[in-house]
Amino acid sequence: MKEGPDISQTAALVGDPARANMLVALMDGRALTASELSAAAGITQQTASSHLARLEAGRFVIVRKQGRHKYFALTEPAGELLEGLFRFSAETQQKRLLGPKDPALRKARICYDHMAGDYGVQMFENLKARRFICEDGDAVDVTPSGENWLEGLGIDIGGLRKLRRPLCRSCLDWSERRSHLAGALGASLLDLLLDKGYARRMPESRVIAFTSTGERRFAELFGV
Amino acid sequence: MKEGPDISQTAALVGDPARANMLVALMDGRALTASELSAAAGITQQTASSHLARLEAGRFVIVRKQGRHKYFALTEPAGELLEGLFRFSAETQQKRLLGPKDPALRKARICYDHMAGDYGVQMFENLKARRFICEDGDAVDVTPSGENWLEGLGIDIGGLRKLRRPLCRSCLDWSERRSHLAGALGASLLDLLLDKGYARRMPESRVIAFTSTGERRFAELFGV
DNA sequence: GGAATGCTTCGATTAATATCGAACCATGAA
DNA sequence: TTCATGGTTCGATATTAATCGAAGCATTCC
Repeated sequence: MKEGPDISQTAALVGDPARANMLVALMDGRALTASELSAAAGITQQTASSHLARLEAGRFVIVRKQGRHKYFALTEPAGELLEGLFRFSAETQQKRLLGPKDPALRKARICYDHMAGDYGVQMFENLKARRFICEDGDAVDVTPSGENWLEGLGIDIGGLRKLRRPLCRSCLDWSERRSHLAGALGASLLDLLLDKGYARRMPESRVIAFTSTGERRFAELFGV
Repeated sequence: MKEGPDISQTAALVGDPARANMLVALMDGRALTASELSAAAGITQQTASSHLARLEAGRFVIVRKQGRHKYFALTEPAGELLEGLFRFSAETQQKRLLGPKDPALRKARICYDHMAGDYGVQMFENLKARRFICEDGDAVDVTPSGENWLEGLGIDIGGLRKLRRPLCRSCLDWSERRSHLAGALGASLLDLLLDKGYARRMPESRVIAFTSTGERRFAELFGV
């Protein structure tokens, strides 16, 4: 019914987390390739391709072809719009943009649907050290022994493998500057911690607060 | 995944057409009830209720309860954000809006319940030039002589003033980049044109099509 | 000429959510 | 009281669109 430009269409483009992640990745002004952007968003190339086509159609990005690469860069108006979105979101979600100053946030916090912060990194490195997961370049996978161990915790690796979503993914932790575990397994591990009552989400925040027994159990499971 | 405020969540709130329509309806600064907003968005009350709860949680609107009504108003940051979205969308969708694709739409179209486009702007400016309405900042009102003239057309200004809805409101026309007349009077004038058979709505479109006699009458009434 | 890399298209599946009907609650009016 | 109105909650449905696997194009490297 309304007149004027269709703002809902515009907003919907940013409203998808995958696209938003790609846009944020472009916010430093550099031009990135489609592959780099798909990695930044944690999606496959073919999914990213379709997203990027829509972002281009919506004039969020401009494309430059160079050899067999395609470089995407934010347009000027898109940058301004994203700034505005950050400003609004920072106000309404009262989160600081320049990194978690709150020690609780640095310790353990939600990153989309898995755990980030010190504990997230610790868990990831512990799993790697015990060879329950192995990292090969960008790819991360669960080893047979890891599958055993995780199923002992009640995580159905076979079931998770059937999902469209990648089982394992490494995610650069903003506060720790090291990677933590994302993907279906990352989400499942967080669910496990919450389900068992070892930790709980604090309302109106991304902080994950551990109980005292939760701290102990976490140290037993993933401690150095 | 990156840290900082979650802009995709924010954008997703505006990304739904129903919610966007409600937000746009609130952009003139008035507070509207849930029912009015559901009508503006063309959805049922129960659907609107759930949308409005989410908009409130996202700090897009603030609520004031008054009797059995609930009045919703845009927050200041939300207004700024929507402005930015309009600006971006106007720039990027300019081709579609200003292109010769659909001249009929640019000539005269429905804007919720009143007329926008070239004819809408023309009517508004004609009424102002003849001092039938006067504009004082944001406020628009009918003058005594305007009241006389409009009642001669069969529009009951006294009755319209009793409505809770503002009698006159100016609405920025996105194709003309000038204002046209909204509010109860704007709606009544459109009704008049349709009732008299001067024009009719085209199905499945916002286009208002004038008959040949309607064109003539419109020029007599509001021509330069 | 292959072979490898970067990206796209197509089809199918799945997860998310917008939507409405019906019932319900709260307030104000008769 | 009873009725009417405005708003919410719940459950079920349906549509959207995000996603991936597989296959295909295009370019560059060997």
